[in-house]
Amino acid sequence: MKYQEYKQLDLTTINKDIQEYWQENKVFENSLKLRQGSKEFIFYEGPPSANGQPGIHHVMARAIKDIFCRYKSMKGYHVARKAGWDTHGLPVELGVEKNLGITKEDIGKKISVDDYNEACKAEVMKYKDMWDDLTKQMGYWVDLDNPYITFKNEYIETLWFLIGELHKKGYLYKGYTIQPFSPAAGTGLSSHELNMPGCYKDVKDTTMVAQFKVKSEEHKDTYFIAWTTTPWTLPSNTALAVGPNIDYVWVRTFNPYTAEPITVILGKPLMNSFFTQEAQELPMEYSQNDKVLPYRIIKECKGKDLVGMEYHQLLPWIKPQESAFRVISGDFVTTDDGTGIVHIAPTFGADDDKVAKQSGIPPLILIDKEGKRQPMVDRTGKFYTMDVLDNDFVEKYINKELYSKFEGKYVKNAFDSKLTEKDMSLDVEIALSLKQEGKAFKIEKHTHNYPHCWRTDKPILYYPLDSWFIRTTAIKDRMIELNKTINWKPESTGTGRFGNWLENLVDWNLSRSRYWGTPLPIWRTEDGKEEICISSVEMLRKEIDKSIEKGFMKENKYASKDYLSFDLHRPYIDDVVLVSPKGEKMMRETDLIDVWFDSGAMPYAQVHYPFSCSEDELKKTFPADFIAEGVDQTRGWFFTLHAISTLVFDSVAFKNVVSNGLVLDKNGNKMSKRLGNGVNPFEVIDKYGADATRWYMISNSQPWENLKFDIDGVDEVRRKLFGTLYNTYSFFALYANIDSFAYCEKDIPYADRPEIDRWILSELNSLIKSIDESYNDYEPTRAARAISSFVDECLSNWYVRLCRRRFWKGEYTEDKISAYQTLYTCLETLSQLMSPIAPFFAERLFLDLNNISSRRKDENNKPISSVHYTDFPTPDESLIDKGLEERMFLAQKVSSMVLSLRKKNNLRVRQPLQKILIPAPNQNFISQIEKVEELILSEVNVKAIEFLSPENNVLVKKAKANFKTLGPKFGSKMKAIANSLDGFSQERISDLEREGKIILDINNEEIELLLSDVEIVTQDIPGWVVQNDGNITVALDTTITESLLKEAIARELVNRIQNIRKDQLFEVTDFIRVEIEYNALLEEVIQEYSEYIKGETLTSDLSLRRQGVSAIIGQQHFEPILKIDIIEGVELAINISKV
RNA sequence: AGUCUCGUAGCUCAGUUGGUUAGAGCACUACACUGAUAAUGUAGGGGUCGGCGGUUCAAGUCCGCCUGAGACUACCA
Repeated sequence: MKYQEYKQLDLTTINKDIQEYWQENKVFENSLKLRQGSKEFIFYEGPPSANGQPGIHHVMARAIKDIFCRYKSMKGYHVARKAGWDTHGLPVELGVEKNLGITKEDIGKKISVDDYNEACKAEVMKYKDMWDDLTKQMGYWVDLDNPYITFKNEYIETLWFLIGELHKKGYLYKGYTIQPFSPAAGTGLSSHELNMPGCYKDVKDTTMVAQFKVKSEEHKDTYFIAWTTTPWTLPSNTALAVGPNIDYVWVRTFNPYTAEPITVILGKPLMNSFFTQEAQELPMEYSQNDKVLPYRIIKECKGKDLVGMEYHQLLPWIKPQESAFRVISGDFVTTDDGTGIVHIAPTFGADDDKVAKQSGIPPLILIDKEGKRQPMVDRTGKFYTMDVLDNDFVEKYINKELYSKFEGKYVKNAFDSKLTEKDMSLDVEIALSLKQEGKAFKIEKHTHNYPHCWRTDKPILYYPLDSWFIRTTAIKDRMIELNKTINWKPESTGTGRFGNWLENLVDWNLSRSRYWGTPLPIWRTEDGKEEICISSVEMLRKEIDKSIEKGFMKENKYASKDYLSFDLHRPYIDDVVLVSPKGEKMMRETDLIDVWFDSGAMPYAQVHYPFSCSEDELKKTFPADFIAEGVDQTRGWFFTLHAISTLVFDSVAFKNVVSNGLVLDKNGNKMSKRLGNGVNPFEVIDKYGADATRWYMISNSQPWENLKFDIDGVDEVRRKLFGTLYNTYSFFALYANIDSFAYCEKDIPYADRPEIDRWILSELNSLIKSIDESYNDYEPTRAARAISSFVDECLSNWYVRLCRRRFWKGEYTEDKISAYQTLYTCLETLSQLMSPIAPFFAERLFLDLNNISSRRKDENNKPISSVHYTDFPTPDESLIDKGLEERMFLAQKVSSMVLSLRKKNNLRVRQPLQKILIPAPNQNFISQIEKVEELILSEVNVKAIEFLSPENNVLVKKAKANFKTLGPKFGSKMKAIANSLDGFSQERISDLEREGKIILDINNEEIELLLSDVEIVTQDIPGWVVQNDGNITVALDTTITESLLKEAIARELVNRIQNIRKDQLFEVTDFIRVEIEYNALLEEVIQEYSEYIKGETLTSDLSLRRQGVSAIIGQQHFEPILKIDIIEGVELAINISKV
């Protein structure tokens, strides 16, 4: 059996092969079985919605999840990973509406709710296969066979149980509030939906300052002026608010559009927005085309003086049923913009509603045919038409002539399928009509930030709705307290973003007026005085039986205990009529519950608690040790998990959470369908493999930073890390196969291994330690970077490079076995360390090694068949030798300095040189270097190292201030001291070195410096070429003696022969015959170095010949075939053939 | 609009409690090395550490202000 040798690195093939291997051998399933009965590491999968295609950012989030689950599994935990699907909610419904070409209004009319919900159920799993594919291809291990699915009856039942608990605790209430409402989607939005990224957008709207005429005999043409960005709410105005302590002015001026003389009342600080200082001086004359409005201030007062004043209704379309149109006091009124007077439409603003209620001002309300109170705008975003209103109401309160022009108009063009942005909006229409009537003081376009529906992208309205709320504010303090025990990655998301959110918590609006979702299990009597909350199917069954007894219902569709025999969704559940304790009919509240409740309840619903799972059993899977999702879930899943667990169980739902940042395109722009800059995860994985993709995403920047996804970066990772590691393995495999090394020998005792082996093992164990810590701290980036630099700098570019000849030279000695064992250990350990991040490549590497060596065996004494079954490596502290690591670092540094000197002096490395000089500050330095002397010498091709003691007066030294020790001591004198040291003579430096201290004269003050306050470095060694780096100095002897030249030629010759061997595609084990044209210089070289040359090049027969003559050895005629340059000016002919 | 985070080489990122030549990789150029060869080494160019001011003997690092980006918060009309 031989180690597999590959032609080239092909991560895609590895990806596919390993994926098949895992599937065939049920590796994931077995990895779980292996840990059965061990401590649990509890992980929750945040359910994705499969009605959209997965993107590259999903690879990011899932890689993070996978990394820590695999790691914990290797650390001995049993890590159950149940997949889940989020199936309810608006995205699904909107998708179906689009497919069927219907709107919300058509549901129940053109299509039955039953059929509609069936369509939703089908739609929701539309891309499930694609998701499953991605999951497998990217190597995300999660149990796809038994996922939790939020639309299942069992799942819904747990939700009902939780709602029941909330109901019992009094956390559930019904309230009328002004809420964000999306007419386009036909539903109210929760605050976290409103806070989805990108919801607030800058839009340009027509805004106006309207004039509200004061009701007074005394002030006839006097108006309050108020600014609004939503002129469509003006017909619903019932009050004006002023700041009680703000100064107001009465200004005599003109209406800019009609030139009528008027008096306007506005906040004094806002004068400048409407009037220029100079206009006060102008004569009081104005005609329509004048640019400047003349004015005079005629009166000043405080806001509280205005409170209580009445005004005429601005747009008298509809009369309010109670008295309105008064000035009221509002603390929220500011003078930042507008007029200091705020238009109040209680039906369309939360603040408006609040302040109006406080002051006893009624909202502007219509009565519909069913007798229900409604705002002026219906749920589709248009003014109610009179035909759907109560006849009496229309007769009594509506000015039909005025209103008929506006009834049925949409308040935003976006809601009307027949209009575009270019058409005149209702805002403009109202503004123009007020302008004509002389009731507009200023009309202008204004850009402001306005919220939009996260699904339909259309503007939302603030709208009065009846809704069910969870009183999350009641447990706000507890949620804050519990949050402090959660380990957030990064910390700032927990304390900042999530913490601030909790500080400003409002009650959770649970209601959604849609069809496809979990029904709210509350039944009420018509007057709302009696209600029941159903908290299980069993309870529902019994209540229905009661209802049948009473005669309200005919049959019980929920009688069977088979969960597949009924459906808890609408419309079936709406048919259930229950009976109240007083014997009255109770109908279900038609709302659905927020889908975020679905996912937030997954810790309990995934195990069907408490119906299929006891509280003790629940504790085995709750709370989670670890969850991970995008930072955009802070207000979503992270919040709902936390809220429900606090509300119902007074516990955290998760202990550690990693929230990753956004994945942007390489220019830092958000990926979007519109820009077409999205990255297809399948294409990336197909081209570069999942490992390189995952590694790039994890190592490039911390997961919680935004990632600028650049495909070139993936390729760089492929070359740099995987390419290097693959090369290292290939090198190992090549020679291990030649020597039949299968790790059968006993481990060479550590003490008997050469310095370099002990060094890489020390580095390796240091690495294990730091990687273990990084994974344990949820710092995958740190782990990835450390592995990467070990592979590149330690293993490949130092260990293997220096050890190459140990693998191919000579007999199968202990040294060679030590080399194989050491390199094998490094490779195998690396496969384990990297397996959480690069599971495919790590598996390939591990199997390629272990299948041959059988080093790791299971309890049946068979080779372990997956790296993911192994235990995470534990560092052997006894192998970590910091002194050794330090001196190897010195060796690398010195070598690099010598190579640099060679380069500068044009001395190729093949030219051997006599010696290098290193000034040594102390004995310890000398002994450190001496231990790695051989390595340095062979690396830089020099014969000897000599040390210079500090006393040696050949050295030219330089003194430098040690700012760190001197700074605190001498403070402001630092500069003078540093200057003084800069100019130190060689004698003074020697004095300081000898005495250990020296007195300086700084501005006639004596200052004593210790040796430790000064850094002394060698600057130069006269007569030598010298290189400085920090406190290390190296000098190189550049003389080339005749014997050094001969040796160089021998090496050059070896090099040429090797090149020819390679050109001719000889095997590295082939023996050859070499014939060279006679040359006087070469004759001496060959005499001296014949054995060396033959040994290096596997030459069995080396001969020097004169052309046409059988010269030294052999009888054959010499016909030169190849000509080569040896050194400058020396060309010779050579023949090489296989023996 | 407010709050928070961030701004270091052409690109992606490091940079400890403030301490005096600000680093790495990629990319580019040149030259080497090579029994790992689609690998490797050495050298070079490229930085007013976003800007201004302050604290300090000393600021990429601490503090203010400004500016740009991002996230979050928010129906202030």
